[in-house]
Formats: sequence, structure tokens, C-alpha cells
Amino acid sequence: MAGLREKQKADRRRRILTASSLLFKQRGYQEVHINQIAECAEVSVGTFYNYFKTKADLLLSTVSMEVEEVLQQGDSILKDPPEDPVEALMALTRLYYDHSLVYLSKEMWRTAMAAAIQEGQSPFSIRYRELDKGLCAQVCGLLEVLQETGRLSADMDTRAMGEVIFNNLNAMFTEYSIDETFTLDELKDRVLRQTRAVMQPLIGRRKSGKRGAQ
Amino acid sequence: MAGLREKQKADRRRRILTASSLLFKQRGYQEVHINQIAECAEVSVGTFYNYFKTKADLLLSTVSMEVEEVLQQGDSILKDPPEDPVEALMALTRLYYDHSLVYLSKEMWRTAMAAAIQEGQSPFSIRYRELDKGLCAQVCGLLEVLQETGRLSADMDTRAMGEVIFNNLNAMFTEYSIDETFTLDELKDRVLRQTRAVMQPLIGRRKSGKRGAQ
DNA sequence: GAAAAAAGTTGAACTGGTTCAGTTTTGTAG
DNA sequence: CTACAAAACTGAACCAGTTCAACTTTTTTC
Repeated sequence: MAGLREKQKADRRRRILTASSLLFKQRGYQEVHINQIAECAEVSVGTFYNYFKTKADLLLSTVSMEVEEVLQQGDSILKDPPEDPVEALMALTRLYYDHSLVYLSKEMWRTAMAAAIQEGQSPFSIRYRELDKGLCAQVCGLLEVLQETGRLSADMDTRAMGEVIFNNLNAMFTEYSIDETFTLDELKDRVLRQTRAVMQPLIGRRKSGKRGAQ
Repeated sequence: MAGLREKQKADRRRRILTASSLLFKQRGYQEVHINQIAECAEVSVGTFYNYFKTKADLLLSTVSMEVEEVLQQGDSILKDPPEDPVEALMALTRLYYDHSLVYLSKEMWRTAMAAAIQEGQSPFSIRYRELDKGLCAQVCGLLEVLQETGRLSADMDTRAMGEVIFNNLNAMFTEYSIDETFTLDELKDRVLRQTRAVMQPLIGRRKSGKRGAQ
């Protein structure tokens, strides 16, 4: 197949995404109305809703792209993490945070987060949480790598610890997104201090004699 | 003063809160419309908006009540916390979680959280985050008490550690609110495991000189 | 107690996201 | 090429939260 119909569908979808992305950047998410997006993409309002379930759904495809890119880049950190565990976690953290504003503004993140919380059983929310889970798994994965290479004590619960650290990353990012005056550098500083507080006790013993039971 | 006008205002406000509280419990937040609340409270829609800025604003006064009660009860835990630090933190956690459904349903929590994130500079959001800050301060306060009474090592960063633990509590509660099948017991179990993972390394040295495999 | 000012109430109209019955376009069969 | 079915498009209408100009009630002033 791959006939005219498929071609047109792909084209319309692309036009809607291009139009909305442009308009959101120009005027902000709230300010842009569906009929403006439809007009700019040269489709009707009804057609817009043929391609996206809701206005927030537009964000989801962008969030997906964002998180997938960051997950891929994160994997290369897992392959060869910095020696110091705190530094390793912060490398991942910095990757996430620095990448966060490439495609999305704070306002768009806020809207996406709020939508994900609002109706928990919607496809939007499910997909969003899936992405979060992927990030959380990556943090846990890093801890496992650090543990396996003897840089963290063998009796640490990597799963639980990873969840705590990820939840903290996420909560701090939410705070950052809510407050327009909160800068990326302040965010990273605060998270560094928090990560140190949690991790320090687990690595103090690293050099003293042996490296746990691996 | 304290004339007729003030009396009527207080009465109308009370009627609106009573009506909405009742209707929300009966039918759920989303299902109840402003004009139904207005009708039930025997005021006009316009008057409703004289007393509450938005529909979500109704939740805020309930959330306020909820958190203030819980903060007060939490103080008595701080005065005489359980011996074991993990147990002390879990006592506070259980208080928060068990109290959470007294006035608010999961759906109402979701709506309140989403509203607090959505527009960060609104009075709603500011107040909500103030309440969160109060809870976070209480967790930090507990850690300080534990540290001062020698149950936690003196070089721990109570502020940073408290933030991490609170952020985790909060994130897990959000997850719980989103997922209608997530039970309170499951929530408490998971948070216990996480709290242990973070706190265990800080208390191992308390009783003995060595720390071995727990 | 009347008149003016201040405060509060009202509901019809507005807003902007979402839906759906009717129309057009595309693919397929004869 | 025509007929038919399936898929997709369309925009006017819908819906529920919110606003606002006109109206009513309370308070103050003289």
C-alpha cells in the first residue's frame, strides 16, 4: 500500500506538529488556541482531533522524543561512569536537566506534568509514567553498575535507593519548572547537595581495605 | 462592626463549602458543576466566584485544613519519636498517609496537585507549596531531633536528607493518588523499603564499631 | 430617615477545548 | 468508467468554567 492516503496522513500530522511547535515557541502553550494551530497547519479543528486526542497530547509526543533521546545518551554514561558515585549520579542528572529545555519550555513541562497527574488512566498519563519509569530504571541501573564494579557496598538495595534518588530528581525538577526564577544552576547545586547527603555514607568505606563482598 | 454583612458573608462561604464537600463526596469532583454547587448552596454562580477564585480553589481550603491538622499531630511525634530512626520516620509517614483520605479523595488530591503545578504563580499554587514546605520542614525537624539525641551521626546534613526523604514521600503519594488500584498498605510497604535503604547506612555504626553485612 | 456611597449579588454572555452529524476524498470491485 | 464502501475532513454546536455590567442590599453620612 503506502498510497496517497497514508502519505497525506503523515503530511498532515507533520504539519500539525510543526505548526504547534512553532506557535508554542512564539507565544507560549496557553496563549495558542486549537483553531490557530489548525489554521496554521491548514486543517480543520476536527481534523486536529483526528490526530491528537487533546491539546496536551501534542506535548506528549514532544516529551516522548525528549525522554527517549536522553535515555539513549544516558546509556553511554552507564557504560563508563565517573569513578566517584556522586559524580556518576550527577553526570546523569546534569544530562537530564541540561537536555530538558531543548524542546520544551517550563510552561510546557508544567502542563504535561499536570495532565499526567490529572487523569491517571488516560493514555497520556500512562505513557508519561512509562517514560518516568524508564528514567528511574536508568538511575537504578547506574547504581547497579557502580555496585558491581565495587564502588558501592554490596548490601545496598539498588532498586529502593535508585527510586529515592530518581523521585528526588523529579521532585526538584518539578519545583524548578513551577518557579520561573529558579535557574538550572541553582537546581543542580541543590540536587548535588542532596545526592551527597544520601550517597556519602555509602562510599566512605570504599578505600579502607576491601571493597565489600561484590 | 461585625454587622449583618459580615455575618451573611461567613454564612454564604460556609454554605458553599458544605454544599461542595457534600456533592464531591457523592458524585466526585469532575462530575460536580459550579452551577450545581451554587444551586445547592443557594447562591448564584457569580457569587460563588466572589468567594472562590476557581473551582480548584475549593480544594485548597480542604487541603489546608488537612495539612494543618497533620502538621499539628506530627509535632507530638517530634516531641517523643520512636527509638529507631527508620521507625520514627515511618511513624510520621504513616500519620501523613493515613490522614490523607479523611477529607479528600484520590481524585481531589490529583486535581489539587495538578492545579498547584499548572500555574505556578497563582495564590493556589503558592499556598499549596507553602503547605508542602511545612511538611518538609517537619521531616527535617525530626531528623534534627534524632541527630541531637545521638541516634543519627552528627555529620549528617539533616536539611538535605530531610528534603530527599520528603520528596520521596511526596512522589510516592502522587503515584498512589494517580493509580486507583494502589492501596495504602502497598504504599507504606514501598516507602518503608525506600526509607530503610537511605537510612540504614547512617545508623549501622550506632551500636557497634563495625558495620558488616547488616 | 433620606440620600449617597460602598459592598455584594446576579445570570446571561463569553471563552476555548472538544464532539459529532454530515460531507468529501480515497480506495476497491465489477 | 461507475458504483460502492471505507476512511478522513469539516465547522457549527456543545459544554463547563469564568467574567462582567446591571441590579440589590447594607452601611454611612448629614
